[in-house]
Amino acid sequence: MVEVVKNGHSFYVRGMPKVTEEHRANRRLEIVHAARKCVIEHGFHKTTMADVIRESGLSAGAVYGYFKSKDEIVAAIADDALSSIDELFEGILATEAPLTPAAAVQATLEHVIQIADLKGGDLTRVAIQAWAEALHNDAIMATASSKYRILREHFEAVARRAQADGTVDPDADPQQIAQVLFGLLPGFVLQRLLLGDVTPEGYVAGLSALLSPRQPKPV
Amino acid sequence: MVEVVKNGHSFYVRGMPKVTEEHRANRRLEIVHAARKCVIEHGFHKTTMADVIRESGLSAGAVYGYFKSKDEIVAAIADDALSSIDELFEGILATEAPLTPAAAVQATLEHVIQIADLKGGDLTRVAIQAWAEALHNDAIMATASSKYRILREHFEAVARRAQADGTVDPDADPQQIAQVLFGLLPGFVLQRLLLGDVTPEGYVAGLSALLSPRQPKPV
Amino acid sequence: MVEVVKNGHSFYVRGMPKVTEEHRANRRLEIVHAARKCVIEHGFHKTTMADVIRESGLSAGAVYGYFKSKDEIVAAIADDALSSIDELFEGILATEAPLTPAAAVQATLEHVIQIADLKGGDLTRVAIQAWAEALHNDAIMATASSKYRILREHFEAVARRAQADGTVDPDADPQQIAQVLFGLLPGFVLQRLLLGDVTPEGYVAGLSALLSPRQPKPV
Amino acid sequence: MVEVVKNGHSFYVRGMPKVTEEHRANRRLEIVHAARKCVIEHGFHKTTMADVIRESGLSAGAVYGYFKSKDEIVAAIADDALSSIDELFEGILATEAPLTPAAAVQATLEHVIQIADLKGGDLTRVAIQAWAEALHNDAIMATASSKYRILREHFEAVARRAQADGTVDPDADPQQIAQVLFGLLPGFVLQRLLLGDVTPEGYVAGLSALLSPRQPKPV
DNA sequence: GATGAATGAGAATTCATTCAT
DNA sequence: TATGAATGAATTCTCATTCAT
Repeated sequence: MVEVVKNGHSFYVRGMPKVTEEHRANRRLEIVHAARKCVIEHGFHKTTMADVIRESGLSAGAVYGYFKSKDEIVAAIADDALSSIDELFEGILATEAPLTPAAAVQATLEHVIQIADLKGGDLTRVAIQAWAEALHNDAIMATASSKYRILREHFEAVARRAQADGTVDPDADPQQIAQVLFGLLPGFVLQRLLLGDVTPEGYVAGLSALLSPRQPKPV
Repeated sequence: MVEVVKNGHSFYVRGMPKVTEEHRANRRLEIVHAARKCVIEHGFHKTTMADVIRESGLSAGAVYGYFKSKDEIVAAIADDALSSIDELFEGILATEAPLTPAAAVQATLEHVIQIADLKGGDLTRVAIQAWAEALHNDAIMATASSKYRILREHFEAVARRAQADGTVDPDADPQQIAQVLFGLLPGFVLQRLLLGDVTPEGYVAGLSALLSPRQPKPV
Repeated sequence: MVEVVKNGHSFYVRGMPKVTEEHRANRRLEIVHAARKCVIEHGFHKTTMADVIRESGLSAGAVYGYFKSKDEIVAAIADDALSSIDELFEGILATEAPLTPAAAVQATLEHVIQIADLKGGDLTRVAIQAWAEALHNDAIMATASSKYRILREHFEAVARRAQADGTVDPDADPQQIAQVLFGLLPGFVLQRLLLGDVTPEGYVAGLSALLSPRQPKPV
Repeated sequence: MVEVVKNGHSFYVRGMPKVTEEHRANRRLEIVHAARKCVIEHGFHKTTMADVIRESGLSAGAVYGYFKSKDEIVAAIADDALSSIDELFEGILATEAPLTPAAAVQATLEHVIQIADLKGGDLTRVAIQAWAEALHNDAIMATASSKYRILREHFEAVARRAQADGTVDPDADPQQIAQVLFGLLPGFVLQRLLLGDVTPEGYVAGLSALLSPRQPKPV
């Protein structure tokens, strides 16, 4: 194994041993992260392969060794970003503790904020790009709808619990409730990026105000 | 009618500017509509000027006589799409009748559906593109934030009415409530386009189920 | 004079009288002057017909009513500029007074300076453009070579007089002398525009120093 | 400099830039030469990038890999042409032998002729284009004025020598003399290309006739 | 003649991708 | 495998010129 310094990068060139699947996966991830950084800065379309290649520190050929096309990289970035919301979420809603709808939304928003503060760049920016892209890119559409469907199902579980608790009308359709709870999230992300004045706390406060039981004043 | 002397010629200029300006405005609109159709089909970036030119039925030079650049057309489309939501909305919330939050959301969603069924193409698709575009395009960001801020202010008025009615906690921050009410809309639009299974009625039903006062069952 | 309304514009059209040749010539000149101004500022190729049209205050159609093409305007500008040097010159060298070579050069340079200070713009800038253009434009080449040949012939006359005077070797070829005298002019124009530090006086002083008889110092 | 064997290939990692830089420089020169050929034939503005690309035998992308824009190529051609006059000149005037003004002009003209006969195409045609271009192109103006100033300074040295020799009035301003000597060159180039009837020999003969000391005939 | 909107061929430039080394 | 120079189709935009009114 020889260290080679070239163009300011240092490579360990192995004597062609097992270039394992793991190695490939790591390289792919490096490329996706480099590309993601570009996408967060410039968007999917204004990010050129030259940008990705420069940012990744690899050569054009190398990048194309890991991904067949720019589209494949774009899909990987979108996958990654859409999954991140989902993954982080998994833990929360899996708790056995009773979770009110407001608490579920709050927990999710807190995770959104974490995702947004990631040192690799704000993933919510990628998510918005992915929404737009999904409209004209079948692969991303498939990923997005599948991920979001799963996420929404978690909210459906929350709704059912609330109905079981009696805090929500048991005759209501839990799926419709899930649509609303899930539906609050894109609006949060969007307001955060376009208007810049929302916080999870404020949003949840507003939601709680709306949800808290209150009799209309008697006439 | 004004006499104008120009290059030694004397003209009686009648309403010329009027006619011409109107003509120009119409042509611009034609071009925007043609371009919008392309954008709905292919997205902002995959829509080429050649597409727009073909679709508009004009020549390249003619199109560029009305818009300095593709960017200007893109901005016009985004403006148009973002304004449409706003405009249609104006009427609804301006009614003097007391408007509950759920009713306000319902009315807005019904308008969203109208916009989506426009024969010129589904404007909500353009809106999603505009969200993504706003992140890297200052002009669109400016339009989007201004339009959405105005829209959200309407919801703030609704929140205040509800607080006055006593149907919402008067101590809550109406702006936070507005964030939530406004925040429901992107989620509806997105679920409609990505998951395809939401309707204004269902969404409002879910929302009403959440909002309807209900005591937790006594232990 | 009759009022005519056409395309929503109302014109006072003079009874369509003799749009004389003189009128045409004046209009052509106006256009050439407008175009010349553009050319002085931007060069032949970066001057667009739109520039010329704007500067002339006429319409596209009108300009094309007087000139068949941009090339024709370019040729007219070049003609005009190349002739100006010639015309102004005519007077000087036509004097009967004996004119030494240095005096002839001086007189010419003074005219060059006048041409350069013309309020319509520095014609020497046009001349340089015309030199370059002549290399690829037969019409301009023809004009330039004819004008310059005539101008050089004037210098040949000067040379002959000097030979007759005995101030120049009578065995020399007067045409070669004319080449040199004429040849001093482009160098003046060029240094003036590129280096900006020549004056007719200085140039003539340098020339006189070279021409003044002087014995090499005896060994 | 370290030899590295990697995957059966052997790299000299340090000196790499050297090789590459040289290659780059050669390619740039190839492109400039190809472009120059086009420019000599059609002029700067009528030479299209398509022409340059075809003539260079490279692809569009390759050419743009070496030059950022057409302007950069144009500047390189102008640089090259303006420098060539200068460079060739360097040798001549650097000789220690006493050089009379006429001899200096002669030597220069002979070099001009060499430049004009270059198999790559007549560089004097490029020079004339560059004069015109300099008027509206700052980069070329900068190159032209710097190169020509240096060239003229060589003539100033010649003038000083002549003054020291006593063949030229020692009270004259050597810079003015240099203006005249330098100023003879553009006129030669121009007459050669526009009138086609000058030769270095004839031109120098004319000059010598003017310079040769001769008493006006006594009255 | 006059107008100026419209034309459309053509220009410069970019960028995803390939392939010889 | 890795490299990065090379490819060339595609894209945006310009501008001389025309022609219906």
